[in-house]
Amino acid sequence: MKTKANLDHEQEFLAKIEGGKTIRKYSPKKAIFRQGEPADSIFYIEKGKVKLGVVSDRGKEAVVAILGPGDFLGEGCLAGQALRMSSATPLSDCKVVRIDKDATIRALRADPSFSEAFLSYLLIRNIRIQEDLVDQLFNSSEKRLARVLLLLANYGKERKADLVIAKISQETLAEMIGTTRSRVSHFMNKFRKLGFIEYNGGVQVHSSLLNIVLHD
Amino acid sequence: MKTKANLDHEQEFLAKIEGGKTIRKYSPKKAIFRQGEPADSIFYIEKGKVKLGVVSDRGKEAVVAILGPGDFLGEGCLAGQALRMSSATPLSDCKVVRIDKDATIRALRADPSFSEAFLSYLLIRNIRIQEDLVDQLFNSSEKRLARVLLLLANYGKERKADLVIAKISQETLAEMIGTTRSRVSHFMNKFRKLGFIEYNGGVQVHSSLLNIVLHD
DNA sequence: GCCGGACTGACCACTTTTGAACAGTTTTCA
DNA sequence: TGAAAACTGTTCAAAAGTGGTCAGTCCGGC
Repeated sequence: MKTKANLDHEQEFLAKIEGGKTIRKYSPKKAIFRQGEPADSIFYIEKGKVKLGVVSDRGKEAVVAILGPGDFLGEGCLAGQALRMSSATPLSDCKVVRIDKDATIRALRADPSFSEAFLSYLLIRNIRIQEDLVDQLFNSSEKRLARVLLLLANYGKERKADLVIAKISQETLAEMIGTTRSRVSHFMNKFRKLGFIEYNGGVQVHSSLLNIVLHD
Repeated sequence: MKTKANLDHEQEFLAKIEGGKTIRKYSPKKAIFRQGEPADSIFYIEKGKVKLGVVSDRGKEAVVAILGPGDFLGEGCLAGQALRMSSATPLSDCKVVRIDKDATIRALRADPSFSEAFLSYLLIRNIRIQEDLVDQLFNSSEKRLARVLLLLANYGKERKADLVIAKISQETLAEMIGTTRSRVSHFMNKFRKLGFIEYNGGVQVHSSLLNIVLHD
């Protein structure tokens, strides 16, 4: 449950952190960090969307998450990971705060309300990843595609019927749900024919797409 | 990195918690909690292995994790989840500590070293689930099976060449990697013929099984 | 010792998914 | 603006996975 108030709250903690903190801007494609690089800092997203991806040894890519304002990146290093496990690539213009690992640890100790908020963030993220895993274990690629489209459209947060998704390639969608691009293309057209989504500029998702996720 | 020292450490925190704490023992199959029940407590495993499973609306089951001593169960409620998202079923005789949600929150606030340890636990768990997700996105069921076998055998912790896995049915394995039992049966026999595993009592995993995970 | 239940190995018809191709379209940017 | 690059829609044979069945085996309890 990430409310506006919540967000302001977190940024307030950021303000308290002194030293080891820099504000950075990125344009799409300019990696924030790359898989395999040394990991000695975390990032907090203030603006924009970021894709977290992993490349397998055989060149295949998987998208682990799409993160936005209020989310953290690279927390793994706090658990002792010396190297980045994934690459973080902006999907739009981004403003992020980079915080040194040491500064983060200090802040977590010094500011109980920060550590509480961070802990709550981790719990929520945990739940989300676990849902993704369950989705992957249960559902066909068609349903998984329907699900990510709904999630990307923020279904559930805003109750507005139809929502437009920021530009995202079929390739990326395929990497998110673990299938091939031709498959995504196929289902996108099926959804379009059934009137569940529309293309005009971006992708417009109708709430009727839920039918795919819910029913067999 | 869960060392023995680390474990003792956490139990020390447990001792500090007063009120809202009960010690419980479970035998296999007697659920610790079930999906859909109200969630108002967390559990800490002192002894035994626990299977965390989710049932889909159409009766299919997926195993999200196998947890052991030092792990927590049901933390989701701390993030505001009112109901259990999964069922926790012991795989062996278990000794767990049940801690009320409120008592946990109090302890997290009162004892900085507890909150630090819990945070670090969450980070590690996060990483593990994410790895599971990536595995699922990348690999064929054959590789996924090889991977869970190695993980169940604690490969990486102990450097011993061959390790025996506690009894686990092919059904459960199938639920863990999201495939069918007949598929698991097929690969288990393939692995056996290739000398990567052996049956004697339990399953004995040779480190050579890594070949399956690594190479194509 | 023998029964019943749970687990396993094997099989197979059927479905889904892959991977690679290719032509058409849109975007990018020099 | 025009050429290159990136993206999309489609196709198709081959590969992987499904879901079901069936006979055999292991094991604990009566």
